[in-house]
Amino acid sequence: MYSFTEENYLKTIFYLSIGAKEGVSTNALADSTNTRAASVSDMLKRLAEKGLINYQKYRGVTLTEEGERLALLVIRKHRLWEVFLAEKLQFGWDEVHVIAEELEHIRSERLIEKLDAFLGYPKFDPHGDPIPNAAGEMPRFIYRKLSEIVEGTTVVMTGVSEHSPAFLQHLDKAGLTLGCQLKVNEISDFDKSVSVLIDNVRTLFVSHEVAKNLLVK
Amino acid sequence: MYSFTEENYLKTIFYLSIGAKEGVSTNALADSTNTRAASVSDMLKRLAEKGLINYQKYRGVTLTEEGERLALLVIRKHRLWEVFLAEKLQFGWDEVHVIAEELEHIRSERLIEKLDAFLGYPKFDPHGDPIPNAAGEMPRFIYRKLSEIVEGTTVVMTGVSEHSPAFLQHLDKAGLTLGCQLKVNEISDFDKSVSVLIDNVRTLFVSHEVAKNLLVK
DNA sequence: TAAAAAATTTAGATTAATCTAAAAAAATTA
DNA sequence: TAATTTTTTTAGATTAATCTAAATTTTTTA
Ligand SMILES: [Mn+2]
Ligand SMILES: [Mn+2]
Ligand SMILES: [Mn+2]
Ligand SMILES: [Mn+2]
Repeated sequence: MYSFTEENYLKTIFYLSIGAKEGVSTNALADSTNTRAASVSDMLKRLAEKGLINYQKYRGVTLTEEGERLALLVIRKHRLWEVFLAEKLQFGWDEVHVIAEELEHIRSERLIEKLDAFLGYPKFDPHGDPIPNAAGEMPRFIYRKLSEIVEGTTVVMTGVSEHSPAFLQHLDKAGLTLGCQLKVNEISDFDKSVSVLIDNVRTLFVSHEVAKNLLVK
Repeated sequence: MYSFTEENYLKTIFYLSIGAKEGVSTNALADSTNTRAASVSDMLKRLAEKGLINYQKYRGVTLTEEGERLALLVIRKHRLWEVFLAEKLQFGWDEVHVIAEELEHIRSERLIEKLDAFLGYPKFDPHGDPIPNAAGEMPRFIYRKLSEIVEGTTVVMTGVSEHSPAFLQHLDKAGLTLGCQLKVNEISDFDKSVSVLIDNVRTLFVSHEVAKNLLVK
């Protein structure tokens, strides 16, 4: 059994590793976990001893196979609880993350498998992120950002790359929800803002800042 | 915010206080929490400083009003989660307790109020125990034990005073569930076992040991 | 490439929660 | 009531997770 803290480190290392070719740095971890570099160094020693990370002093870390499996199981729990909170308890997608941060550490395999069944084996969480399976495997979808779509193209909103409540609430106000159809009418030369036709009904201007964080396919 | 450990102490003091006229003893707490008396002494000092218990050295403890309110809020969460596990996830009543021991510490008032609504504001948990309200108030029902019912009387099974999986599984095998009607046919002079007519259909012999732990009204 | 800057680790503390062993207080018994 | 036993508290350690300050290593810059 691993502590909440250890589980959180694994998860953080997993996320910081995405798309990185080097190991994750001590400072990056200190930032993400709101601790000091010295505390991170300490913890890395312990995680390395337990065989969950590959660690050489001053070099940065990567997860071992076992470490990644565990990280993905925590992420699985996190995302399944987010689905539960959003679909069954009617929480907004801007509210589910903080609560799931606690629920993800509940240790019962049976619980999570039954929850999965109760939710109808969802494949994605409320933010469009894929849910790893019980073996700790997760499909990797490669979506484009709305900001990269050329004029005239029609796409579907499949996810967000920014999960802050402020951003999600902004999308709520704009009426942008997962699954909606977006036709890119025009991209402004001036500020790169995007004029999109939503579900063939109404037109909306989306700032470049927002467009960068909208994932589409 | 209180730690899991502190919350567990409050809950344990609450349970050990029921029906006691003296304060709860250090040793009783050490037994219930699987720690040593020295550790309990330590913790009691801290809880007293925080105004959650009334504590004088060598005297034993009682909860303050605030301590009792907090204990009941933890119990509220525990019991609501038990209902969720049993009713929504199809866990047996012998399985829900251990999982609820973890879930009861999730800190989100909104979560628990939404869970309550989702479950249809249940008044009792899967073991027949009443669920405290959001203010930390709990109705106290006084039920009798099946072992105290006189021959010829018909009663309804409303709860259990023993919550071990072994006991609950035993009741499952015997087909004894909450709400079933029990007519006491005869009490054996020899071993105090009770012959009961269940739901007017079949007769069952219940040992005194079991009868003592069945609550009825 | 040597000096300066940045990143990382080590040293030494701190805090919550626990422990064992010893001391002290309360309760029981003779 | 005095001696004995039981209960409880204190003293002093330990462990996980954290911190600040200092030392060390790596990276960048001049
Ligand atoms: Mn999340
Ligand atoms: Mn999510
Ligand atoms: Mn329970
Ligand atoms: Mn219960």
